[in-house]
Amino acid sequence: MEEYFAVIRTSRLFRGMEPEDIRSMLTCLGARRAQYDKGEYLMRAGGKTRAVGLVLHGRALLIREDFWGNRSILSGVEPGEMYAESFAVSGARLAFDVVAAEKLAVMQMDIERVARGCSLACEFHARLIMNLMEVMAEKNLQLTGKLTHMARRTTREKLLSYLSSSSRAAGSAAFEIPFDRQQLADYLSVDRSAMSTELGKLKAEGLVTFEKNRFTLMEKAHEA
Amino acid sequence: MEEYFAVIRTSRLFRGMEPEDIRSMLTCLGARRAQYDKGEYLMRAGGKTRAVGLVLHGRALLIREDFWGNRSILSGVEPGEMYAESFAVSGARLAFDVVAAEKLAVMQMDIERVARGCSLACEFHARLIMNLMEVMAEKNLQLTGKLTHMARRTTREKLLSYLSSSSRAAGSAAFEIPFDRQQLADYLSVDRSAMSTELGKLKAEGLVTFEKNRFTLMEKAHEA
DNA sequence: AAGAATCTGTTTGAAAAACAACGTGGAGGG
DNA sequence: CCCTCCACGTTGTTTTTCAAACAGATTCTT
Repeated sequence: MEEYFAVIRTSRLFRGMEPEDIRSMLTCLGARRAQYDKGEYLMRAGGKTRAVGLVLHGRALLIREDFWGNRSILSGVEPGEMYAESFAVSGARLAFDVVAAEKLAVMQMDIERVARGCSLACEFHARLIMNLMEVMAEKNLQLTGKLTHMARRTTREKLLSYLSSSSRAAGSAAFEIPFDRQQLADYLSVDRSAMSTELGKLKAEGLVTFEKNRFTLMEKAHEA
Repeated sequence: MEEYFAVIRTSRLFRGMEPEDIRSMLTCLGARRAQYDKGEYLMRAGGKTRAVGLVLHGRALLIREDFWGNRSILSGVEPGEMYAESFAVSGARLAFDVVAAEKLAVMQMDIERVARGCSLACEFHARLIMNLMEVMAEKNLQLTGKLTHMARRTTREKLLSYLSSSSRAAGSAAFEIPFDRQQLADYLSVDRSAMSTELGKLKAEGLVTFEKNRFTLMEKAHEA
């Protein structure tokens, strides 16, 4: 494990913990290492797991296959990121396969030991638990946010929802977004050109001004 | 608090704990009760909170207002359900207002004390933490599932995604869905009549058969 | 600085979805 | 048994999205 300690130390899960504390935690958690070759399956959809995984090296893919066999890649898991934690915690059946995209090293921890605290009642455990909950909470907020935009029917409404919420997050009517046009279109799940057209209309109507990634929402003065 | 103990006891957060254990936990958590009249605000969008709330009686609404003042109700919180837990855990600014829909009684617990364990290191704390994580994990899975359907561009694809995943969840090509047509349309955020038409096409193409809420996915035999 | 690649905004015809209005049949109540 | 209500499907119209292509602007490379 020592080989990838740098990854572990900088991971979201162990954030705020000292190296020596992390080392003692690892044994306390019964963390074990596993390796996979490209294309090997770590987990199968439909199965259950009690293990929280952390990618140490390489990249894992989350792949879903529908009833008719159409495959789609849900996301990639990079070093330092966790996978399958929601399934481990809830005990639900996996909704996707986890596959090694390349030579892969992971660390697995039993969710029971993460959540229950070790017999030593080590004080770092509370920190670890809080970290895990934070990760889940943040993912939750991200998903919720995205969902509120995507629930809108038209591209225009999705845009307004997204921009409005970005403005709120920035605490200002003027703000920058972390996407270029194509990425924004992908994020909102709309067509780029249609979105571009819609942005043009919004600008013409005086609801928004923008320049590259910098947007400013305008108070609707009064109707024409 | 005793007045609403039945609600607390059957809530998801305290699931699997004995009444006497719950009682000792409550003091251990520094749980406090609050009451609100209809229309009163419990929390404001943009603020922060370290408190996890649990509705004891009445109903709370999560309300979002966009930059131009358009209001929308995100959801209602019923007795026994938690609210704002993701914000309390992550420390992020609230993305919505929480308002009493009617006369409301809630219980608030400090997230630190929930996650950190009390000085007594009571053994039920691990259970509580696991329960809280389970709730978040399940919500996470729900959101992820819904998002994968909604990310599809067309009504047809949304339907296929939803049905496929329902089939997997049921472990069978035949299954029932918990929605009527209007509810399904709302869930997938599409027009009901258009969805109905699309269902008709899918049936005509032999991909799906259905009768009311009972659906069966069909192996695509061979192309015509 | 020239050239290549990328990003962005436009346009267009074709496809799809949304919308609105209506018809049907079944469930439940009087 | 009749009536009403509601879920569901159908149809025709309007609106939006999609896909492809193109040009101007910007950035990166050589």
